[in-house]
Amino acid sequence: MATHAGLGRPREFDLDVAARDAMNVFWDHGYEGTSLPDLIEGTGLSRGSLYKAFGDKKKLLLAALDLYMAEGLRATADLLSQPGTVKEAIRASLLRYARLSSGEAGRRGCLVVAIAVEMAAHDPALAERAAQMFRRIQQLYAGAIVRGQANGEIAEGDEQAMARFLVCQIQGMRVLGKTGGLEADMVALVDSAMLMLERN
Amino acid sequence: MATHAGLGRPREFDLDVAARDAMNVFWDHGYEGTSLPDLIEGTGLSRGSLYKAFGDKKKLLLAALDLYMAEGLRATADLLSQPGTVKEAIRASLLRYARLSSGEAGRRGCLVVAIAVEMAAHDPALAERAAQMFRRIQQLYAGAIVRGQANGEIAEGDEQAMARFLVCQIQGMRVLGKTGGLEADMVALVDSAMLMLERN
DNA sequence: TTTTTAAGGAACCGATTGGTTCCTAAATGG
DNA sequence: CCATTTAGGAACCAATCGGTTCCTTAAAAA
Repeated sequence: MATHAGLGRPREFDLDVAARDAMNVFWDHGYEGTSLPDLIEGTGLSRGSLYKAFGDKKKLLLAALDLYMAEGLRATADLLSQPGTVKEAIRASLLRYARLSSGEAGRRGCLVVAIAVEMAAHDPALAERAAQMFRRIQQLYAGAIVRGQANGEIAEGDEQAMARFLVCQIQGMRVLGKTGGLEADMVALVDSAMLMLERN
Repeated sequence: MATHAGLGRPREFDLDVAARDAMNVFWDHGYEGTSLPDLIEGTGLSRGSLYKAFGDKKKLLLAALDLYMAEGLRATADLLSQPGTVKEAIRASLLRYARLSSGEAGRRGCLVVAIAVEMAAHDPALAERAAQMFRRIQQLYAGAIVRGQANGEIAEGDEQAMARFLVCQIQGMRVLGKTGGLEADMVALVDSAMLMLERN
């Protein structure tokens, strides 16, 4: 039960674990495609416990989304801060997305993309959440690009525009990967994108 | 009633018009998010007429998808075959996607992307349909790139890889556009992508 | 006229939807 | 002991789901 601050019977399940279980259900079936029984089966919790803990289905999605985004951002931030050249670090992080956009992982796709595509047009709060995710990834890459420009690895230019370009390429790979392509094809896309950072 | 080949009472509605109406409904609400009453309201047809004409909900989606893809391919093919330099034609077609990925149109998104993201993982037939669309767009760009390379406008290189890169960029813009960005930002992405074709 | 096909409304199917409200049992702190 | 909080099952809600079948009316070809 981990942390327990208050009075009364402590929660017998971990909120993060429950949110993660729900995340996997939403990931595989989308929001509309996920029913309450699906979530009950996925989390192992009862209807009552789920609603008491998260409020409603959409709040549960938000919790799942926050978890997903935090982990994705951490993974990219970690790879971008690896020792070695900045270009190698950027390439490594893009190759991670290439792997995530290939085969079975590619077919599963990205939860943020799925929710953005399904819900953003009708739910401003979710649209803002997705936009926030895209902005934050962009900031991570922009920071790396600035470091690369400082030591002469990366061509001069608007680092935000360059980072935005990489984010666009990543989301494109996520979409193309939904039909289950080969990792080699995705790696080729990464190589193309990396050319943008090269000195001329 | 346009064309009418057979015996008996002719159909009183146009199959293409009905498919197009259904297309708009699926476009706005996805597949799971679209109910039969939604389709009835959107097409103005009765339950019986819809099922008699298209079979079932998924076949109707396929008809709508085919219509959408045919129009999209035609629009891109037209722009790519405009007089002028090949690079200008490619840029013009990419700018069309930039426009379609901005503001209200961007928020609405792309039906192929929406269906690919929502359904591809669980429906091989729809996955293949989406993959086919991506391949065909790639072929259009590959053809233009070959022409550009022949007259020295475009740098040498694997035209399929370069075309695939453009397709990836397009799908990325479609995703980013779901949160409703500025057209200027999308145009900047087009400019970045165009650099890939420049002579070095 | 007869045959064939479609229109389109109606009614119905069993199942499920998201959501809410109870209840009793149980576990904690005061 | 007592107040508080949660667990988790149960029951229920009105609404809707995708899908099917039936019917009468109607239009066109044979």
